[in-house]
Amino acid sequence: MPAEPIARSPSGPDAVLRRLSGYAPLAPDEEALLRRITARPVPVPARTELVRDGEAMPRPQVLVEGWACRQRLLADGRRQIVVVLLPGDLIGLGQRRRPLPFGSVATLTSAQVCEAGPLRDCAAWGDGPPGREAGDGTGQPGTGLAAALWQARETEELWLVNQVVRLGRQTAYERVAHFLLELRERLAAVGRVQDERFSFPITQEVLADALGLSVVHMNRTMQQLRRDGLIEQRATAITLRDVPALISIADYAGARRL
Amino acid sequence: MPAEPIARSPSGPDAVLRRLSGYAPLAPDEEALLRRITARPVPVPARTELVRDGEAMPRPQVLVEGWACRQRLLADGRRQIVVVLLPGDLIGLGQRRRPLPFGSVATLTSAQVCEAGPLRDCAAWGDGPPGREAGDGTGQPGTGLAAALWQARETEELWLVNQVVRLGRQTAYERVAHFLLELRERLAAVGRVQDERFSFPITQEVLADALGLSVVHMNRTMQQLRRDGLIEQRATAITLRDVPALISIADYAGARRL
DNA sequence: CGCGGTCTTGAGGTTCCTCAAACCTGGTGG
DNA sequence: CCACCAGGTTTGAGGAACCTCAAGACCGCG
Repeated sequence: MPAEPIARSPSGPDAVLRRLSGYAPLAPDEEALLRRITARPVPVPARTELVRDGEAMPRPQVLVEGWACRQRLLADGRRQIVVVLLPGDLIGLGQRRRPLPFGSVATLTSAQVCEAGPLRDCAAWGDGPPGREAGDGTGQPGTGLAAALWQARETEELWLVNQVVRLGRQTAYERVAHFLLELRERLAAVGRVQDERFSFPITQEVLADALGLSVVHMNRTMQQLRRDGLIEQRATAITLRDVPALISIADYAGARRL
Repeated sequence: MPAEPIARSPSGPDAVLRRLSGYAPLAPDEEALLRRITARPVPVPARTELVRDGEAMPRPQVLVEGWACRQRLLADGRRQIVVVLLPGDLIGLGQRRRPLPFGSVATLTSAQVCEAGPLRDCAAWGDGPPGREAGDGTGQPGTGLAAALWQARETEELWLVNQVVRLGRQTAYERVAHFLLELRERLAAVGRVQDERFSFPITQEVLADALGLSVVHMNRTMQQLRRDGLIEQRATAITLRDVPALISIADYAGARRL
């Protein structure tokens, strides 16, 4: 289930480029590097582990198609999905000298993945053609791939913060609304939202594990959202029928307002 | 309430040095830089906002004494503490070009804080005397302040993952156990745990907001832990009476095993 | 001594969970 | 073509965890 009919929305490799160039303008050779990296995506079936939990130096990879997640398993089998990964997202860019329980990374659907080794140095050091602009006092990477990767990392942290707030202080109903809005924003950044409608290829069980709920309650909550006319689900796609209402319910502060 | 009698445990500025040098060996001039930065700590009362929510380029700071937190407030007044900050922790090292709702940073107790502007460039670029060692294929910062700052950032992400798992899939009882173990590990890294006993200067309300519980339930959960002989609380200090049991209850995987 | 902040306790309600079964759908093999 | 199966969704019923409201107890401090 390669998630999308090839003809329609932007192709996988494109997602990576779109996402990173959304953070900072890329030089031509940087774009070329990304194209080279994403040239030959490797198909991966659903439920495949891409990074083992505790791996110290995971292989850097890029998800070009399909959905994945970072998750942690408890000893008794409970699972918490820490963050959902979408096309264009980076995997395993972190580097630790000691194995730390960051959780494993696994595909949720069939997916396509590329090795992205070259990005690691770049992310770690602010390499890249535009030259470092350190010492300008701002510490702000100006442009280029390094800046984009830095920004991508910041954004990932934002997703984690969002997840904490959802799980800690929101009801099931609010959590789902908030989560859907976040997905919408992230998918829009790679051109995969049209008319508030996007692909939604995960089961309610996965959703439950992401939002800290039981499958049963997840199901009932989705029904409620449908009955309230906020969302509409058909096959493996979802439509947000009333975004302003969702934003209000979820108290959602995306990348825009604050 | 400066949290600690000055005579006893390591002094504030020391905490910063301890923590960073725990990640990577520092060059003498790097140590000197840190000492210079932490030379004149500024006292800050409890409940002071150090970073406003959405601030794009927060001033880099270092917490040398007292506790603080990153938190996000919902429109109706609910509060979620995203992560608790302890002596030696860094604040506002992130840099974003756009305001993002990362949450505000506020002190939980009276505290002492230092400006740490110089660290920003260092964190962003891997500056620092030892010279960059990019291109060695590993992408692993070898030694020095840059490496330590990178590692500190990774560790912060680990705290976020822990928080997500606690809030998403653990019971109140388990959450508290897990949280206390994390505090113990972090405080031990700056030499502030003796005989499984450490300063614990926060109210149950704060604890509740950190662990996504109501104050009342928080209280009852603490009582249960006490009755079970797992912890012992006196004034503003806490003792973990049975660490192995706590680890088992919380399914805790710290920096060591896995 | 009184006061504000924190902790504690009780009672009743809500949200969410578990267990269990039915149903629906798409795919597979006879 | 249909029976069957696996995975996913839906429903019902009862229970556990957690919440809210409200009041009382404790404690350091002015």
